[in-house]
Amino acid sequence: MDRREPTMRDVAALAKVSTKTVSRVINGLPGAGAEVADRVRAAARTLGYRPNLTASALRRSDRRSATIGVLFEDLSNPFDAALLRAVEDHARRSGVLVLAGSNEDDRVLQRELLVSLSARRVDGVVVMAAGGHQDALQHERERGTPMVLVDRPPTFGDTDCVTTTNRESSRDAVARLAALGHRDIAFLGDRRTLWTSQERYTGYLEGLARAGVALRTELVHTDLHGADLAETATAALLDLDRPPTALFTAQNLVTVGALRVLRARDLHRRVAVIGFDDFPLADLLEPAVTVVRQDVPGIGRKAAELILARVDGDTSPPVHAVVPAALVPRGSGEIAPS
Amino acid sequence: MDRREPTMRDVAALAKVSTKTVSRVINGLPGAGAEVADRVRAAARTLGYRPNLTASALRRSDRRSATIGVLFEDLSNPFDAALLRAVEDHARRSGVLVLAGSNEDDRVLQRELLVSLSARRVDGVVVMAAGGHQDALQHERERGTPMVLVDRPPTFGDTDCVTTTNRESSRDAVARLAALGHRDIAFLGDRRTLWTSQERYTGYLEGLARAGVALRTELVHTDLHGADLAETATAALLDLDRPPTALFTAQNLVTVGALRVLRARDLHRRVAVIGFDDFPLADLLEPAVTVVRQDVPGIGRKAAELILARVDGDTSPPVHAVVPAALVPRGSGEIAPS
DNA sequence: CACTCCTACGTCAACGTTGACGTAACCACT
DNA sequence: AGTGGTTACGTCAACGTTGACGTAGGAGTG
Repeated sequence: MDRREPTMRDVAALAKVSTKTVSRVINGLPGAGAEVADRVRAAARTLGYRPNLTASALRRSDRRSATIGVLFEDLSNPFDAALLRAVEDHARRSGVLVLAGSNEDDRVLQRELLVSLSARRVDGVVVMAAGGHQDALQHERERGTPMVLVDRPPTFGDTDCVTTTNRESSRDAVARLAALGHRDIAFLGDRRTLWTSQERYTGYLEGLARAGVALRTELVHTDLHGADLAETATAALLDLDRPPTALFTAQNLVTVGALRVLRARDLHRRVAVIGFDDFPLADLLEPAVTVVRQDVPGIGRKAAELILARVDGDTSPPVHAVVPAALVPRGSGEIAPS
Repeated sequence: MDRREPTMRDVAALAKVSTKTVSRVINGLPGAGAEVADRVRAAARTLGYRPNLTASALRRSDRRSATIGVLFEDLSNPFDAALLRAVEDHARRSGVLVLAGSNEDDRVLQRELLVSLSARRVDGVVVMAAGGHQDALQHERERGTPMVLVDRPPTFGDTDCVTTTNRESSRDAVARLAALGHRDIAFLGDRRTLWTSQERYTGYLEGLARAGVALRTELVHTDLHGADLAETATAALLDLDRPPTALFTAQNLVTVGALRVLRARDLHRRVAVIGFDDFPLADLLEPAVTVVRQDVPGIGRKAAELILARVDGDTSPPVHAVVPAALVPRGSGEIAPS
């Protein structure tokens, strides 16, 4: 039942060698004869020996745990989940496992999780920074922990990050709506503390400006955290005397909330919608939803590459990688103003 | 830059006490005077000391790493992601972190990940077993590793598991379709090696039998792994001389594939569909999709409770918890045969 | 044949922490 | 004053592993 795990000492005793020799065989280091090595392997097999990576990491000079931390906002969000999966895939190929946590965009929780990860001596962390001050992140970074930020850049220096073309893609999406003749294009955005929200809003402004469309501030709603708030905001927009003929929804849950209201009012075929972030089934809705799609696997891969390289000792200057997003026209963004 | 992490010894030296006293203060154990404790805490703070949990786990008698492993099929699948999040939430409350991995329903990969987790001395694992033989899982379990299976039960004994009412809910869903007058109800299922698929198929048979509807074997398609295969199967079904008037799609991706084809053929308002597993936006489609919804947070919570209890030494008999699923009528399942 | 070099091992201590146990100082009773 | 108990520390070794270094024996060299 609760017998002790076999250790190197047990293997060594059975194979009648020293623990050091077992260590050599297990790690494939030279200095062990073929016959002895076979004996050691056989002994390890019969005992069901498994090396203890934590003890090993404690003693080794490089002190690697072959574990990285991933700290995202909400692992149940499809975007975060896909990103985690991408990071995990690449890490695994290097024998690195992933300790995952959700910070719920809460800085206190983020700090606690960071401490927990650090106590487990992860080799590095990939973080989707919670909004607001990033002092805990900065502090951790300054302690020397390899770190890569994803989705949002750091507010401090000397740290890699991977983001997408928030501003440019938003600008293009809005310009596209304007090119169809829309002059009343609403912006619905997530919390303003989020860098992505700010960027997408800036892109919206640029898109309007480029098309020579005047900004109507009453068509701008921000701080819509979650689909419910987005619904309220959309309803308010539609109740205006001069309601928008197109919506640019700058986050996936916001898009969903807006669609729900449009549908409830039977306006989903008349009001154009382009959403930032793709979501499953966007293609099955009527009309199918035009979105700006981020290259999530690409972002995850880049983030994994960066963190693994840093853990491996890469000390080149910090990188801000930008993985391009693409507009996916499906119908809702191609509705002309009535 | 890459200065050494401060250790207890450093703190002890600064506070002019022994490391043991530092240990006592850090762990809140009695036997340290108030003044000394303050000195130690101050020293720890100035040095930025962080306890090394892996060294601690190595020495402690209980040898806990306060880390559990989660091994699901695909962390980018919304179902798996939601489950991970639920487990993570509950684990965190006990100070336990989650090492996550995707086994891709591949037994070799599953075994490798299991070894990786075990090498990191996780206290227990929550596993969504890959199809086929579970010998690696069984082996790990027999070594004494606390284990909870989710979604699918073990094929071996003495192991907790958490599943949902696959059979009963499928039976009820099919019976519901039959009650509407459907006599040609198709079954589209995932890989037959999966226990859930088998259970749902059995439920389908029971539902038909209960309603006195004869089984038409040509309406049964299984081994549909992924939306693409589901599309092909759905197309084949609709091409039959006597096509089904209702579909029971036994997995979320299968549901999506079927919907795609129905929509392409403009049959989505005429052919009834009930899907097993809810998915985001099911309510926004036209018609909205009737589904059997699993209580994912409930399953995750139960699994977390079980594994944490086992890790804590609970040796009561193994539990097979069944978290009920609920039918969510939204429209597509309420279409009567034409 | 003495010398060096190499290979295949072994010995020992240390990684950062804590359990077991020791001890000095102090208090409260006889 | 002697006894017993408690409190607040310290000392030492060990958890499982590996780096540094030591050594015995054989092969190769001049």
